[in-house]
Amino acid sequence: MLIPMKVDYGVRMLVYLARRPEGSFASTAEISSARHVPEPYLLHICSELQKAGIIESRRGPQGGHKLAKPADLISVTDVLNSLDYSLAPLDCVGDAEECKLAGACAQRDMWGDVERLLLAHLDSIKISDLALKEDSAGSIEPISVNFTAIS
Amino acid sequence: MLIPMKVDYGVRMLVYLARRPEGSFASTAEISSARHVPEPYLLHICSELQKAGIIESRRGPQGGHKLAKPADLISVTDVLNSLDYSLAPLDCVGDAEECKLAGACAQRDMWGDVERLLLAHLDSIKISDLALKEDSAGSIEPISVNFTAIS
DNA sequence: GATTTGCTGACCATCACGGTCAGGAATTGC
DNA sequence: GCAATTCCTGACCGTGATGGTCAGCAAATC
Repeated sequence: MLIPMKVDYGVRMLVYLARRPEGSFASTAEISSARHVPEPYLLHICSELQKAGIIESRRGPQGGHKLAKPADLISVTDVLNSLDYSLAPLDCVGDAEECKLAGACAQRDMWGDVERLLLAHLDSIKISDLALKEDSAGSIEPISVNFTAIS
Repeated sequence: MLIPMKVDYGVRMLVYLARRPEGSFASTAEISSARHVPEPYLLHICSELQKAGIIESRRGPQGGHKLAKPADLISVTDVLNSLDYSLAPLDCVGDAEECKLAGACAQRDMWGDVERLLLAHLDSIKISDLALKEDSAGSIEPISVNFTAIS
């Protein structure tokens, strides 16, 4: 698996937040049931996204989470960086010491390029793009659907 | 880690074969010590690459492995496909049934695009390119170096 | 002060990955 | 035919990341 679930979950949540009335807080319970993310796990994700300054959280009644900045300023790469610390395709790409072949290895650059390519591409995709896509896809409104049959 | 070691090892080996006198067979022992790939592991990799028609193997004395086709006809994607079966970034990308959100999920396409982008990029890189790069990099000849200090 | 909600850290099971090993099957040379 | 060499195959294994849970605490609201 190339992309950790955590990242997918994170994106899912952010898209959900982006489509909600601006400024309103959504509880983890709500997000979790709407986007099929296990709630206790979502909690951790929220915590990390909040530390990264991507979402803003508030405790207590009527608390929850909301985007900390406009959805078009949050890229998928941002999410990736906040949730997945080791994108480096191979150990030796991140850590030069790790490379036994020193200069004699042709593919180090290649894997590095791959990484950059990926990040650049994902950086061009903003949460707002995804939210818009879901809106216009005439997508089913996932809220208030009966979930008991699932999972 | 984005790219499994297995794939890196595979590429390493193929580049090594590409730089050897054409048509000659190299034993796993030789490749393994030259490119720092654990020999028993390399054995498996060879087996898979051979099944995929990328290398040709022969048993017995003077046996070993060689490229089954010109190095400029072998792309990194070929190696990837032969060695790594699950490149799909997420389960739901490969297996539609897996996706609980059905049409309501904006990022399925995105992850699919990522996959295609990656494969397309790696498909443009041929083993011959890497071999050439190593040649011209004035790279240290890794053969006959004292390896006892390593590992 | 009770309720709601998020925060944190500990914990856990599973699985892919990187790696090893041993026995068998070809091939070659004598 | 025999021995040596080398690949082939399948079984096995330890470790670590991943996906996920849980419980107890902290804040905010009413």
